[in-house]
Amino acid sequence: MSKMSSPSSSEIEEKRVTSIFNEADLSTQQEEVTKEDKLIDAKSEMGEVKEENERLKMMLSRVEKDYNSLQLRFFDIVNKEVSNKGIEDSSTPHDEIDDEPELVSLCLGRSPNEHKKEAKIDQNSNKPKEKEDMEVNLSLGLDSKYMLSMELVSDLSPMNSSEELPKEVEVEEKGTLLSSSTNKSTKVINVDDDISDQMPAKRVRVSVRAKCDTPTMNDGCQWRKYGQKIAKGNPCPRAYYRCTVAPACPVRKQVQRCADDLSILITTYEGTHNHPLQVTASAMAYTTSAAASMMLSGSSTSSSSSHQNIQHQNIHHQNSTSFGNSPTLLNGLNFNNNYFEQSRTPKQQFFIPQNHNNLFPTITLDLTSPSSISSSSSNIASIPRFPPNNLNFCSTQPPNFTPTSTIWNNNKLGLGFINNNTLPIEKPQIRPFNHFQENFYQNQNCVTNYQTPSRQALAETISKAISTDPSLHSVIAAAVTSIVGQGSNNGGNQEELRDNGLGSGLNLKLGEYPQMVSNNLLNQNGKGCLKGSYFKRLSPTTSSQAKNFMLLQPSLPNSLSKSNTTRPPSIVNHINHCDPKMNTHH
DNA sequence: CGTATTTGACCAGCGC
DNA sequence: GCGCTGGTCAAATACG
Repeated sequence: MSKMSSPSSSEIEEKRVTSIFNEADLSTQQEEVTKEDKLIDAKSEMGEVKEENERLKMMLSRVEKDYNSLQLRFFDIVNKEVSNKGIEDSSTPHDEIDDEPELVSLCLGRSPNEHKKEAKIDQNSNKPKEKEDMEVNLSLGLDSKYMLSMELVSDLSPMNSSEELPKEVEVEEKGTLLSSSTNKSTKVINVDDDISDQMPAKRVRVSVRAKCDTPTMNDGCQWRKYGQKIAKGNPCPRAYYRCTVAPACPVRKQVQRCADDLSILITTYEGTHNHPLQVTASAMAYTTSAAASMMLSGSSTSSSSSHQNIQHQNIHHQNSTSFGNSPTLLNGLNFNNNYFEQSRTPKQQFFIPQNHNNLFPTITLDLTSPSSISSSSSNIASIPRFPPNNLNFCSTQPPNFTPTSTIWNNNKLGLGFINNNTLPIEKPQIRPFNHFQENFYQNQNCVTNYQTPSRQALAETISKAISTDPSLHSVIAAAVTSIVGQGSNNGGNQEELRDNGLGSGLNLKLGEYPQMVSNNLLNQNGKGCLKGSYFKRLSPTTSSQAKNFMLLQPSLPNSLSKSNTTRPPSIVNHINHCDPKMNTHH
């Protein structure tokens, strides 16, 4: 009995052990449970984090979109100031437009007189102009079906209301309703009609000064040379080009070396493209338009006064060779800051023509001056360090490159581009990233003797510029936007492009760009970088641009282009200034 | 052979 | 009216 009542120590020990084991089991079970709980918690936490991540992403995209909209509003405000002045000057511009056939005018960029002259000529001819216009309109309309919807602009820019929007809407309608060519919506607002009606004397030229070792700047358009002359005051001949993207495009440009600095190429643009622009051309269009807008905004009533208004400002003598008569603006990329700070900035950098033979007011954007780096608006400063070909920075504007649309749309100048040009004519040219790479290669290849900023520096500069300067020069903004938008569009489809918006450009993916090609194709054959690496991959029209790109060489004095194809352009240009043959013209 | 460039001629605007 | 200048035309030429 005692045995029964008193368990042996071993039993006790056993029980103890079992109890301990049980406890251990319990504890392990509990541990497992807690682990599972933790796992579940962790999973749920991860899920939450993921959700938060998504939310943050959404927020980020929202912020980006807000940024875009703000930017667009900024553009609109600037633009509206300009256009309002234009409207004040004009009496009833739209009435006259309404009198025109409900078609696209072929006379973009020309004066009203020219326009009427043409009309008379057409009346005499058998072919009614209306019919011609209809054809052009049709073609433009077809092009426009690839154009960016302007809704984005109007949505993002509430300030852009009644007076401004109709054009955009009409342009958009043009694309959609074109099939019924008799529809009134086929009447595309003729920007230049507006221009010429309102300010026939205000056809503005924009001259771009840039260090460029190539014969012409690659501005993305296709040009055909139609003349060359020795202009007074500059031994270097001036070459005349006309845009050949569209047969009737009135846009002209003049290209001339600066006599003071032969490495500087002065390109003067005049007229309005009557066709959609390729993405590669939009930035220059935007740049020149902004410059011209600025200039006209400085002139309230008349062309002559436009010069006077600026004339009181601090003027540097500089333009002796800038097409002789051009008012010139040094540190040109600062011009917008000057524009916005005219009243308080002590030192202005506008430049006025020395003589007034020039029929058209001209504004010069100087992309050559490094001094702008130290200027108060130094956010823009890095640009001049770019190879001049970087004027092609537009190369890959996203389809929603709305600033162009907005500003061009309101452009009342005789210079600029029709607003429905934010997408390339040819769909294949919507190549978000690779295209950019190509352009980047091109830019790097074509100009080798320029200090090229590191990618990071480039990214930093651009980001800083955008983020720190609210009054950032619209031109640079557009340019940066175009680059940046492209970067963010890497691999994205069309929908993403639109959804991302402009500001997504801040996701500057410069770091993803492949290493810049160090071997300079130009050095190999003088043409390689263009025809080999870049233009060959573009449309046929663009490849012909490549030829233009190279063939200004004969227009330089002492042209050795044909015998110098193996020589680096930098060398060629600096020894090509004494050919008597080239000076025989005139 | 088609296209682009070259270049002399021509025209228009302006100043004297 | 004349000359100068900027701008354009168009035949000749070059090029691919």
